Amino acid sequence: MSKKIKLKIVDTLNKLYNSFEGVDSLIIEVNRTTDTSHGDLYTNVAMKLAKLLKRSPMLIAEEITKNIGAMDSVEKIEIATPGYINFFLTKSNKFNELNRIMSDDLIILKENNKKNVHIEFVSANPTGPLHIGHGRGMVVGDITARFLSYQGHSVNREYYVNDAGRQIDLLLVSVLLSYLNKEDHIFSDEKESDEGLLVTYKGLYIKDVSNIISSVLKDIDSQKVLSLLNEPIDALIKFLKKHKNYLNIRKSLVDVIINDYIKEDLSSVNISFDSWYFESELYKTGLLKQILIDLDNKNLSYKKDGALWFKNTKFGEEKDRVLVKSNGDMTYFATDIAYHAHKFKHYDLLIDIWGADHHDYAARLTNAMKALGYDVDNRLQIHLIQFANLIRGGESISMSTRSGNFYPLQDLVKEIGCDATKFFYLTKKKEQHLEFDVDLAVEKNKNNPIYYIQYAHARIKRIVDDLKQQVIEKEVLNNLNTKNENQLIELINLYQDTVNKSIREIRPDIITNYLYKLSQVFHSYYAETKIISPEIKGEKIVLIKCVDKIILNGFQLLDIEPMDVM
RNA sequence: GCGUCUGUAGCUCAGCUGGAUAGAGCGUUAGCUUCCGAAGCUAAAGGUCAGAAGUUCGAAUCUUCUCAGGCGCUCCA
Repeated sequence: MSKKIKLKIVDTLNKLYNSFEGVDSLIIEVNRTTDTSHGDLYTNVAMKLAKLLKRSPMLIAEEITKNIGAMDSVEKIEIATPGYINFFLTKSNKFNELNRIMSDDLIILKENNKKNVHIEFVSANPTGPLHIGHGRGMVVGDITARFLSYQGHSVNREYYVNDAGRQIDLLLVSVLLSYLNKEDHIFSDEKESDEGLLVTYKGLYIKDVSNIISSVLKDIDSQKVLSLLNEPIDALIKFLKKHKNYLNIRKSLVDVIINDYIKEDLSSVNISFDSWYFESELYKTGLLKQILIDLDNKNLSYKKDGALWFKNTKFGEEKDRVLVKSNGDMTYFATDIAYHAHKFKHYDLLIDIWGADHHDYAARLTNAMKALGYDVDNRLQIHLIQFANLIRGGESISMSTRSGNFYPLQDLVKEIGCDATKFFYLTKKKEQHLEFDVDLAVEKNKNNPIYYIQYAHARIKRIVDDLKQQVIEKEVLNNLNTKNENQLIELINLYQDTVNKSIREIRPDIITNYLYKLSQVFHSYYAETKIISPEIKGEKIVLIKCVDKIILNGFQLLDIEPMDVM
């Protein structure tokens, strides 16, 4: 509708002010009003013209209004100080939208330029169950993938598994200690001091893991292991790495963590991945080596203090960064460069969903990929997700994996349910810090937004079911005229644009907020108006069915299950 | 110190491609059940949009600076 009006305005301006310079390059805006007393749509074009024409905006507005001619669906046009032109749309135009939605005719705008998109998210180290610290990135990553595919892109969700780094060795040591009933052992060089950080993993799941892979662990010489316990931890790791079955042991361990823990956690929130890429592949295929050679060829690395460094300062950054440590180990940076090179080969667009604490690292990686000749400006997006602070009983819940003192994701899901978990993580845009009130999410009252929306659906469902057998009077939508009815109609008319904005900008919070607002007006309407009355008014049924349709559609887009009965 | 995100009602947040009187929910206060689910509804009070300057006919929105908070500035992951 706003497009039609825009065209009309352009015509009118051409007719009236053709001779003035700059008029044809003017950007015509037709937007929704914030107040229904100003009509439905307005344009500020008269105010913009005032300067070019050197005349008062009110006079220009008047002139445009006189010359614009009649339009379908526009009931009247008004002007208002200091120069707004307000368009009032006809009721029937708005009712058309109700009918359109009832006939399942929502249009999700597809992207013309369809891409092969790779999205990497979660990618937590496979060292234990996922916890609430992973929750937000996981849910946001999943919704990002969904929204991109709604846009028409082909999307591959991948979990990058760090199965070759030091953390896995530490996990192996932890599991081995448990196998030997030495789970409380602390190595002499474990840093326990400052922030209570431990090096080995102490969670309760370690015992279970050691049981599951005991047949593999028994191949390790336990006498030798015990004899190394009083040495620094690296002596033991060195010994393990020399074991002839080291790679197989490591693989069994990682497989257990992924299959028995991480995949379970993911399925508890109905999230799944299309592919799993293992860091160890980068070693096996030689990709990692090749990247280091490439960097060297481009003169982007150098040796210092026994380590290999990337010339990050060349890109305006503060300091250079290590690629290969002096002990020969790769840093995450090096493997990530290789991994991204791999992704660039197979996909048009790469998206990484990372915690906001990685923003510095994001710049570093972007620099490196750019230096290697990849078009990072158009093909690499790193979405940084701000932290979520989970609060229960007025206190923050901590989330460290290593100490074992963490709050598993599955506990949260058990506590508040899969849908509430998702919904709460999606209510804020990603750059906003999120206060996640766990107590609120389990409440069964209007304070809890997800509950409130579900409740609206349940109420409508009940009415519709009750009416199944009854004869309903023919719909005359024109009878809808109360304040709440008008508000619902306005909101319904906004839904199509809301959805498209939400999907285009990858902003699920726009939908969650909309649904909440819609439910609010519905509950108000419900309390005020009796839908089922002796002579049943069909138009009211159409109205609430339409509300329900939108709730169900919004839930579907967000992958949330509606509850018919609360 | 540098980088980055944030700052809107007591609390949690919308609004940000500049537009008309800055909006919700919670909390507070006062009301509402012969009737489709009161797990609800209605209403009131509550604001220097962190501060300052600038651009503009017009700024919560754009620019610059200042202040405050989160996060990051490891051969950590």
